[in-house]
Amino acid sequence: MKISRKTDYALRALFTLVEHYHRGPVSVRELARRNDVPKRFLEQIMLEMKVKGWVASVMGKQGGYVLAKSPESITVGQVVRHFDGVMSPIACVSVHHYQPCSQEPICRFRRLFLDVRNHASRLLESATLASIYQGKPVRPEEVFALELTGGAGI
Amino acid sequence: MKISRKTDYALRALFTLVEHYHRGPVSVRELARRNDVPKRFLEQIMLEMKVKGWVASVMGKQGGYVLAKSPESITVGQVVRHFDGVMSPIACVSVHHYQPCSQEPICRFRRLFLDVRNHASRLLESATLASIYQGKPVRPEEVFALELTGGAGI
DNA sequence: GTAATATACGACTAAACGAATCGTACATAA
DNA sequence: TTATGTACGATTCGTTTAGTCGTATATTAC
Repeated sequence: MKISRKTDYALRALFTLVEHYHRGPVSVRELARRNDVPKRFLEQIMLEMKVKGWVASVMGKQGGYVLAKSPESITVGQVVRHFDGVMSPIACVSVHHYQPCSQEPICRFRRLFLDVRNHASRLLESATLASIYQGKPVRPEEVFALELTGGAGI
Repeated sequence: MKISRKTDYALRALFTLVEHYHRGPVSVRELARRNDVPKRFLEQIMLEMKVKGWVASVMGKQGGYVLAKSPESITVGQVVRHFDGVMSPIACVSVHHYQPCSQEPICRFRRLFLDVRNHASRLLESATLASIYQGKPVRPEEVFALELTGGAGI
């Protein structure tokens, strides 16, 4: 159920670019420093995002990366799906990576994972860089709130 | 965001045991055959579930496994958490596997993944073997419903 | 008693994946 | 012309996943 570090790093860099939107390019060196990401690794990631059309590069000295689309038009879901591929907890409920399973006709728990996927999908696809950028940071207590209200946490 | 095959296989076996609840032990051979799972692999899994107290074994000829608790008292969340460990999409929003991250004070997207975790957690923890056993299988169209309603699927 | 059928338990392995790292070529502004 | 950038492919390395295998032990039917 985890997202990869690539997704994490990509999102960190994207939000820095949102911060600098329309204020010139930011170098990978700077993106890496500010977000605590290995520089050479981030190079790869930025390149992938360029191919995706989310960012554009400015070459040469004083160069770097800029956001190529408005923060309203890039969703977190798109980023997660690109770097992590499957977002479904199980392949038999995936739209883009569907794989048939011999147990489908009798499977008891498929619906549950379908619900989990639908919820996650809706949340991530409706979150744009712009909408998330506006939000407030999470307070430490919030992470443990579920446990306090009777849930088992996770 | 995927669950492991171990979790998948464990759940398949558990639901077969629900079906045979109070009707004698089912051998690993039979559990493997009916659920299309490698037999030697399932042996390991059943052993783990025995340690967890979810199933009990009956040794010798005519032996096998039985459910050790009522289907109402075992949740899918417990099974997922045991075999997959982390259910949080990112470790900084995990209760049981929390790991601090240098970006927490400024992180923009942490809340989003916290929401995803909370939703998944609530769904999985409130699903018991009994409640899921009662449900109907998923119709094929349902898997693609999100796409049709404008979501990107996943 | 013994053969057949079970679970119990530890060790081992092959392939895939994640998370980088490295070398080097090319671009451009100061 | 040099310092500072991106571009791109190849390689490495540790971990995890998804098993397999050997062997010991327990129980029952005959």
